[in-house]
Amino acid sequence: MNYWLVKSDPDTYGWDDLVRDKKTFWDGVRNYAARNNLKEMNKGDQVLFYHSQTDKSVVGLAEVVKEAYQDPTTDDDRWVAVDIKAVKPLKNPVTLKQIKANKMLSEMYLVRQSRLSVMPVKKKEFDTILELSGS
DNA sequence: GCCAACGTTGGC
DNA sequence: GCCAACGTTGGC
Repeated sequence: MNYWLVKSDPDTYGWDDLVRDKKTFWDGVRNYAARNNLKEMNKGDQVLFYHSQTDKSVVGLAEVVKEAYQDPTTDDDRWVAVDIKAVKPLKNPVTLKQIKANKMLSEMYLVRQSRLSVMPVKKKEFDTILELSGS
């Protein structure tokens, strides 16, 4: 079991959209580092859903339901998509501020390389975030 | 709205 | 293959 964090601009596609759709395909990644992470995802992996820009918080928990396949939005075979489904919202969103303030989470990619849109999360970090959310 | 960080592109 | 220029992202 692996843990991940995906980032989305809520104005483009946010947690509420995922809940409404039940599941979605995570496409449009055009960055090699993020793409490599997508390829590493396995069915059943847990995914933290983070809102960038306006919210800057982890708002929900999702799960990988289909592993990497050719991104349907392009013919270019360099890019892949995965399917994720909404599991549950976090009781309290965990803000970037909280994450930065937490010693356990200071090594996260989210803090160190803020532009990466798909990143691995350690189990310890994953658990810490859920703890902070009060779930 | 600004700016820093960083990835990508293209000329050499 | 290197590096400058440029575009995009995201935090503030």
